[in-house]
Amino acid sequence: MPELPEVEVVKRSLKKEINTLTIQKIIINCKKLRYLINKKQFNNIINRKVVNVKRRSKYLMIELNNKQIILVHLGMTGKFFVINSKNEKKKTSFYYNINKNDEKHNHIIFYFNNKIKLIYNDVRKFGFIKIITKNEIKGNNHLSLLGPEPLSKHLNFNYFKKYILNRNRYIKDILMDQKFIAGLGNIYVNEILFLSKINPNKKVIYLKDLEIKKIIKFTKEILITSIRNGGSSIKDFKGVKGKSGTFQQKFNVYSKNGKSCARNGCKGVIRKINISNRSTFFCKSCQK
DNA sequence: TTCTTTGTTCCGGA
DNA sequence: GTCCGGAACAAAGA
Repeated sequence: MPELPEVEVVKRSLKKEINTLTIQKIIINCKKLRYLINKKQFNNIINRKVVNVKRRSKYLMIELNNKQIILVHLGMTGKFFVINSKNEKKKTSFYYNINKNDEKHNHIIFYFNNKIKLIYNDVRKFGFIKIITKNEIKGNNHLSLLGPEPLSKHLNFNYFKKYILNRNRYIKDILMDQKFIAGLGNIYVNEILFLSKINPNKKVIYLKDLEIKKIIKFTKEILITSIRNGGSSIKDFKGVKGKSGTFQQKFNVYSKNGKSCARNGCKGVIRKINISNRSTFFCKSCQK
């Protein structure tokens, strides 16, 4: 699933492929993704030029030269393909492959100058694409309530400690709360708590200072590592035509229920439980 | 047919 | 008013 690192990789990829290009035509193949599609909005961005591509949390922001922004959330299965001028299909991140059945789920196609095409593909249709203006960012309910970026200096010990003060929530639940930290999803939160040796079912009031520091450290580490892995695998996309990549994300606990714990010297078994209606994987032996 | 997956939103109860 | 936890929702594949 696209979480922060995957979205960051898509951002870098898009920036490389479509920055400075002008939108010439947009084909829309479906009525709705997460929300009903407003075709009028899309007509308004014809002949506009891409001036930057940014990321905030798990949102992509493709900035255009008239202060309009294509705001994208990939949901569960959203992905972008780029068709280059040689008609070669390239993916924009490592977390998915190019498949034969893609055609069926190509929902929106942007045609740029230089014969470049950008395809938005989404099997589950939980993602969305909206056109907003720069002025609307502050009032946008997707963006305005987000907490700090985990890789920024704003995620630090003092912020963490202050936020959890007088709160009575599970650490797993609060880490996934986008108002607390923006961009962490189920997979990475499971991994962060494993690396930090903390039981996801622990209430935040019982966290020791050292444990808070560990969570922050491993959050930043795993995100940076994942971005780097994704970034390096992008090289493999060059010249690839309809061929799937080989990158496989390595998880310690996510979806490993029943498997033995990956930690050196630990003889525990990974268990699956439910916290806040999300599958939660952890080792009872080493996550206290 | 039912279950699973996700981020987000909403609602009841405390 | 605020916080917390649970449920609902979207679509489609197994």
